[in-house]
Amino acid sequence: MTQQTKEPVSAKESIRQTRIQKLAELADKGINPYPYAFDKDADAKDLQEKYKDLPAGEETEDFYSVAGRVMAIRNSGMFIDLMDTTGKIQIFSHKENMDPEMVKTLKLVDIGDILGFYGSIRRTPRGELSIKAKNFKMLSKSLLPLPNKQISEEKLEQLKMYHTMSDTETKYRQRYVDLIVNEKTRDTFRKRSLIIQKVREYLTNQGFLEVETPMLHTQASGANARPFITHHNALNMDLTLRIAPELHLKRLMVGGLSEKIFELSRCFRNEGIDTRHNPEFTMIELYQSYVDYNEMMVLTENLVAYVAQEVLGTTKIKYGDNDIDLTPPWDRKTMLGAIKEYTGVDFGEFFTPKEAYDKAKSMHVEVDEGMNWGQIVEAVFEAKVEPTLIQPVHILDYPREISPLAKVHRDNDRLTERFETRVNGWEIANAFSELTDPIDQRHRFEAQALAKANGDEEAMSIDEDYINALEYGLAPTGGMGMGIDRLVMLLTNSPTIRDVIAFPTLKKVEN
RNA sequence: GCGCUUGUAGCUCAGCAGGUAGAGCACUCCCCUUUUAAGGGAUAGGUCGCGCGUUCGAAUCGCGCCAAGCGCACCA
Repeated sequence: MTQQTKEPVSAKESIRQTRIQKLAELADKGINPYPYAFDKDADAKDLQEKYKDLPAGEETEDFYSVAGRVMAIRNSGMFIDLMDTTGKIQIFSHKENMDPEMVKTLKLVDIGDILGFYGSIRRTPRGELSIKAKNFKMLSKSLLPLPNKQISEEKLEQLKMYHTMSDTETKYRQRYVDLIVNEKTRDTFRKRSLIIQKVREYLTNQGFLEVETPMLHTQASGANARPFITHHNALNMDLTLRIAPELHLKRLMVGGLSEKIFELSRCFRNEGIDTRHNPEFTMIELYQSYVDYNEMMVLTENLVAYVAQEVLGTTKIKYGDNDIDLTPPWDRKTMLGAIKEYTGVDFGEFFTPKEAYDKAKSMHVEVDEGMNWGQIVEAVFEAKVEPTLIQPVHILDYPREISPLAKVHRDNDRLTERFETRVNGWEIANAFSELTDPIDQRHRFEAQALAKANGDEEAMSIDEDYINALEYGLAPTGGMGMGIDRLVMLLTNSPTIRDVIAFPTLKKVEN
């Protein structure tokens, strides 16, 4: 290769060039660095388990082929740590055990390469289970350097970590590198998958039918949020990405598809981004005929407890500094009761927004003049009560004005039969005795439409077709929605939602 | 959208009363092969996020921009 003089070449690029050179050297040996398949017959974890009693220094005649990524090379290639998706196994590649040509080829191996090894099981005098390599096959040549292991003051624990990469931007933009390098990241996303699997399993076992409804809506509804707007060319019409699947799911309930349905749904809300919010997120919504919100509380608790037990083996979890006990039954407090409990003020005694507003003001809660009674109550709750709610608790009986899809409370027409479940202070579930009365639903929509006309960008508008569906008759129905990302955060002790979404939304970077 | 903080080698970081950059590991080469976060030796690697300004001189000071983190607002 011609040496281009003195243009500054980054270390990264020079490493890349070196490795591209090695591709050529491999080609000279007739080796394809990107072959089609490899016949592996063992995983690192299975071997570690199977030979856990093999004493240090012992050799066997048991041959296996393993494959994985080179994570460390020690002693000039004599010891290689190979990592597959189950774990790690050491390769012992002494030159006496391999043919000379293999030994030469081994010199072309870099950390990061994916290799297949064939050899016998032994445990080194040091006690490390190893594959005593007879030969190996290059399965994919890596051209870029991995983030390197650090020198460390923290000894033993550190020995298990090959590399580190803590730069958050790289973590999220190049998740593939984060995954290669950080066991915690791999663990989190494996748990995420398992959590979703267990949610599905629990509901399916309970007789729920999994359904799919549109993500492209002609009208955003089912929640209070601003939507993303897109355009369909052939139909020449704007569509919104769904902010919630709620109204479509209840249409299916009207149809009587099943007494129990659920959908795991990606939703999109055009709102701010922070440690608990990503513009696209995953929620589950479920509906069950002939039950009310009381049944939904039990279901919520049992579902979460089941998932925790299956995934973590316990319902007592630790999140940050908090010990959280997810064992059912969970606490229940009415919203007005909780406010009274924490502040001594009973907002149920105020019958006009003005009274509620004045009281909230005197309690130093930020409220606006235009707010209705329900909004003020909610603001007071969020300011005075919510931050203290660490253990799981269902907050019951939300004000009617802020719950346009929930049935009026059977004992108090200012309230609805709605609860939100708080864990670690976060809303993780929201559920109602679903509003099934088409006349009332129209009134609620009209109130929302009025708020929207008065500048509330997140208020709902009237969905005529949905009312039409309700007019055919919706059986008494309990419904519940749960934020899957937050559930995953909770069960994986993740401090930010970005740690549980593989590719969180980030700004595009212009080269 | 607002405020605060951060951005130096592949990674983790130091340098910042202004004098054109350092460390460890990684990389390259040599020695060493049942030695294991190996060891010994020698190299190489940087538009100091981007731009403008102040200055004889800017990684360092000022302004603007970009990106990220955290907080606030909005929301799940």
